[in-house]
Amino acid sequence: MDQDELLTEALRLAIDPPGGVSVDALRELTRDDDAGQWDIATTAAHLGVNPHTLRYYERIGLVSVDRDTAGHRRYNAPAVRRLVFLTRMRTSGMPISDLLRYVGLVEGGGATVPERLEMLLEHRDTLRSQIAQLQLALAATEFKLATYKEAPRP
Amino acid sequence: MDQDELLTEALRLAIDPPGGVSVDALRELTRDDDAGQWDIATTAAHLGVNPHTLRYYERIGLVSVDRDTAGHRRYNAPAVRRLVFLTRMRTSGMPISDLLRYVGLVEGGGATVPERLEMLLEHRDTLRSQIAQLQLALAATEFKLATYKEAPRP
DNA sequence: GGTTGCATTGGAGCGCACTCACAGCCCTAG
DNA sequence: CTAGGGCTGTGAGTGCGCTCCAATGCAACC
Repeated sequence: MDQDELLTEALRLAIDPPGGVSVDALRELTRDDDAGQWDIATTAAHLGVNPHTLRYYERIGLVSVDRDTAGHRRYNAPAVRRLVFLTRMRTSGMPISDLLRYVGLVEGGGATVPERLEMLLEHRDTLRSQIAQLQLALAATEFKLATYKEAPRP
Repeated sequence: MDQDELLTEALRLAIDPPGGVSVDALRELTRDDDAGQWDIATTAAHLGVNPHTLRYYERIGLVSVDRDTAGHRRYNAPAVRRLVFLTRMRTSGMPISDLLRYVGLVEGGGATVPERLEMLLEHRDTLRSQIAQLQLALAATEFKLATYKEAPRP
């Protein structure tokens, strides 16, 4: 795998998680700019979250969402992409407060890129140690299972 | 690595986590049966939790803890071992309610071993998918970092 | 036109897992 | 002898992240 392939793979992983929005779905969303909008139920389903959660995210300022003539939310491609990122960060344990800070930085323009980078680096480290912790817990669990199988003593 | 070595390694992982109680500390605890007891502060420090949390765990029935003549808690080796297990399960995401069920089963005797096994197997699967999720999030984060490094666009 | 159904809003409520406050007891040091 | 500090039990409080409620409104189908 060369660099390009690695990046492609990472991108696929980044935006095509199991249980998350699929690349095809995103493509469908952007097919034509006019109809390329999802209502809250569709968006929530694609993201695997509760519609309430999407309203909550909007309320606290994590995303801004357009309205149709009836005042109903219409999620366009950029909003969905942001939500994909946000939900991914959330499910990997980044607190909402950090996400608020991050989107604040994004809104703040290019000058905030270093700070965003720092946040991402920090999160990467957090993820790595989380994974290590879980792998330890997994080993412990498997050991416990092994002891049960050999000689059942609690 | 043969079977024995694997088990030894797993055991080491199981009871010697980074930031958790160490094998040496446990050994120290069991050195002589008489002094082999920890007070709540020592125990909490070794487990890396708040003393309040230990009282809480006792209150809800996760462990039973002896008292000294002054009525202060004394954690003996079995109690510490159970707490090591419990905190490990907790930090790997098993809810308290499940832990309560598990210790209930342990109290219930050998007949509950199959059910305990089932719980552990389920937890193992949960851990595996958690790890997979986190690895995806890690890949996504690293991809984002890569995009920032090449052409800073949010 | 009426009913059904999903949407809207702000605010309240919930579940989890702690975490702390309070009043009182006990031991030790000075 | 007394002051300090850590422990005790119990109840209440906290923070997070949703999740639901109530009242209302539009929209599409029968």
